[in-house]
Amino acid sequence: MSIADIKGRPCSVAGALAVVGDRWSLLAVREVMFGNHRFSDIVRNTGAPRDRLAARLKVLVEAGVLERRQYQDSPPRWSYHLTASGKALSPVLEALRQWGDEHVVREPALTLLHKGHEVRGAWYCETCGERVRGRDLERRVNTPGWDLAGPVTPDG
Amino acid sequence: MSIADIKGRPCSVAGALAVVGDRWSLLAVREVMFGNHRFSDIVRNTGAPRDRLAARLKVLVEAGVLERRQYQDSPPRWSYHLTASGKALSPVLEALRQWGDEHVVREPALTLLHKGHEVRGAWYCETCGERVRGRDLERRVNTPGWDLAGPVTPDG
DNA sequence: GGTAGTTGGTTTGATGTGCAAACCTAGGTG
DNA sequence: CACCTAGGTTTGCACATCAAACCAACTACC
Repeated sequence: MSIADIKGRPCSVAGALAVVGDRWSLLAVREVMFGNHRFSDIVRNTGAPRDRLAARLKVLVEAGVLERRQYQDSPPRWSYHLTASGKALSPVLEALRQWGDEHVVREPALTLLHKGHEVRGAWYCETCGERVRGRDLERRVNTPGWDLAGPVTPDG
Repeated sequence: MSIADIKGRPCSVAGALAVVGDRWSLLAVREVMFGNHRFSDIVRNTGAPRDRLAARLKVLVEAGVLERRQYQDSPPRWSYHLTASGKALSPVLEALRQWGDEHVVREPALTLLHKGHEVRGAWYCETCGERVRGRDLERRVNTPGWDLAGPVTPDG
């Protein structure tokens, strides 16, 4: 995918959402991450309609998020596995899970344990080692013709 | 929103996606986070159709993610602002941006500066201070009738 | 050896959602 | 008086989504 295909502001968030920004993709990735690799399991655990899930899995395989492996010859059967790109979605799911726990659903349905204790993740800057807070952030727009406010008009 | 409204696995990720898991919501939140508070600005910068955006903004206001403020009396004009819940979506957007930069769009369209230097965020555990890695994580399902593999059948 | 079940989908037909473009309201501007 | 701005809503059409049925190629049971 090229940055030119993005409508509106050229932005990696929009690019990411073009791949996984629909109703079922991230839930499918969640299930594969949980170890459920087969079509019927993913259908049952996400609640997605079978045709929708089939279509989304195809897109995710084409986008390199999932990999389809044949695990049986006759009749042919396939299972779905995470690629490196799919595994890299883990922070996205974790951020969504944490936000959902705190702002949508009251009681957490899943507890994440990190080496035995409950994890509450925080975003840290690897360069300086400090916790990243909103007020310390500054955004620099690298695409010509745009700034934070929107498209720059030539006669601006 | 209650956990019972979720189809498929009861999970905060699904709850979060029920609120912001559509094509435009997160892009709208991104724009408000960038300081673009007005309807036309959000329309232009996201590329969303006006009616879709109007509908999504209404949902986001009802869900407590955005707040609608009147900034002018006649004619009445409103602007959109982040609530605490909306501000808490920042890690979700950051995770998506980083994944998009690394796995979808090659050249980052936006650079995030943290106190002057470029930030590459990493997820750390606040309890033990260590970086959270996938292999150190364990998941515990708290909802009765479900485990990682799916719904638990009574007959084992 | 016939019937039912499993698995990984595809097809079907009704319904819902998404889209671009036009329109509306209420005022301001030249 | 015509046009512009801002924040939407309406319209008409296309496409996506859904649940349920169907299908193909096996396997298991009786």
